[in-house]
Amino acid sequence: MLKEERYDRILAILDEEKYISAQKLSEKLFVSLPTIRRDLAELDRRNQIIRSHGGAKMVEPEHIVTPLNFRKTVNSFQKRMLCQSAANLVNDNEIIFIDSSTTTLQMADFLGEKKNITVITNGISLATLLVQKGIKTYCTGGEIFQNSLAHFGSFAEDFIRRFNIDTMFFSCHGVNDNGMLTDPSLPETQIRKVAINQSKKTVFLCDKSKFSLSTPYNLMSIQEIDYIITDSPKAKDFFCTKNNIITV
Amino acid sequence: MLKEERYDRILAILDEEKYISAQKLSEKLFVSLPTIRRDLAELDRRNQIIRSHGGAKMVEPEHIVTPLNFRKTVNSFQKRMLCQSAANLVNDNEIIFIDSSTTTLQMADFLGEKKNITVITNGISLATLLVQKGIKTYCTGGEIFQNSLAHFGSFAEDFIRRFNIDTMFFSCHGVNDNGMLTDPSLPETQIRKVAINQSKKTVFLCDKSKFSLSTPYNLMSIQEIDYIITDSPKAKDFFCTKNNIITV
DNA sequence: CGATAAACAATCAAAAACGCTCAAAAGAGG
DNA sequence: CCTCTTTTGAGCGTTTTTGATTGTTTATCG
Repeated sequence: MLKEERYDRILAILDEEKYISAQKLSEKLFVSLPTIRRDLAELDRRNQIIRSHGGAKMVEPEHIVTPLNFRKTVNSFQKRMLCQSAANLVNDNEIIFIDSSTTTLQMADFLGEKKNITVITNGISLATLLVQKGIKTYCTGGEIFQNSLAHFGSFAEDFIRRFNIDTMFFSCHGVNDNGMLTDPSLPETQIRKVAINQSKKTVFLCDKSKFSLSTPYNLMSIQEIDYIITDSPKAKDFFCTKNNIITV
Repeated sequence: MLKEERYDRILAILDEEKYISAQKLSEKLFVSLPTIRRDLAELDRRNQIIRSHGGAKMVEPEHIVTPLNFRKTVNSFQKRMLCQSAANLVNDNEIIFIDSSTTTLQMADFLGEKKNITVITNGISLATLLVQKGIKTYCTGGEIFQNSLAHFGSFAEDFIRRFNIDTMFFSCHGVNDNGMLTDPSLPETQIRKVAINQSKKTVFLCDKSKFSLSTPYNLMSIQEIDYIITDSPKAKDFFCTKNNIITV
């Protein structure tokens, strides 16, 4: 196995597990502990992970300096389940918006069978995947940001305002204990607000890593969301809400 | 087997596998390791793969999934020369437009060294490449068309009208014997007209396959172009023009 | 605070991969 | 048919990577 490939696999594992010991990594990847330590040291130097005694944890998004292209390569099974469930809420002939995030990316795989749907998105990667499935796709214009390969800012927001959207699918960094959806990025929060305003229904894709996570900017209260799709059965208790909670 | 053919096969394998060791390649292609190493060095020099100890990984972290047949046309060495020459016309701090075509795609590889340039484009693949080189990139919004992975239509045209462009780089399907630039696609012709209107200078990338080719829609006369970059020394006679003709 | 166990950095040797040179083989052109 | 050029493969010394070993540092718990 190539070194870079091993790096990617470590990052992929950390994307799932949040924390992993050097010991476990050594077993999973069939290399010795010193090698794993050297890898972790290098990845830490690149600011892609945070080292700690015994292993490493993933970088929190607000600390990300280097763009994390690797995240796109992660085909998280959890996220895939959320996306499949989300796609079930899409009816033929609808106009939907999907925001740019690693969580929603795999929705492209489940929309190919729908008839005459239109998707609007600010994510370049997602747009490309959708187009290749033969789905009518609009991408908002504007500056492209390197770390997320997506459009934000007033250009993109104006673009979205031109549409009447049936359903808006999105994710965000976390939900804090007051039931507020929060995110470390202001432009991302802004564009989601605009898209939500143009939409009849909102669907929030929320894997369990997002619970009790507070970051600088508030998007909205969880109470205002129409559908919450989650992989944790504890979501109902945590959210204390009567919305439609779909557990996959 | 021809060398270029081996290059193509290596790229095709990397499209599938993402990582490959020199050892494995040597077995798959029935050539010796030194040969594979030379191939990988050359492909790395062309920015088509990223070398690493033991082998190579694909250059794009896989999100923009270029269809396989796409690569073949993209990798043309002639086009690469045109693009390199075109990039020489770009100065620091400029705002340039590059239209979406297989001919202009490789300009991304030659713009990384420029300081503080801004690129506007309607091509998704090109935009992605540019962003990954750290270049400030704006992509026009709008519907995305499957066969070209690019934006056309009034959304995109309006977007372009917001900019004052220093130089516009483009290609088109052919030049007929009356000296008219022609193209089989009306939307593409339209968007080029708009971009040309917003630009101080125009640069036409014209490989020799485009001579004496007439298709339905007229873009403009060759006389109105500021720079013509071509790979055929016969261009001067053919065009009968006094523009700046740059032969590579 | 001190003992203990785990994790660590540093060093070193073996293995793998590398670049380089050179000669043989294949191709192009007269 | 011969010469010149390009491409390929083999040999060899060098560099990189890896895993074992060592002694040191760090965390934990009584």
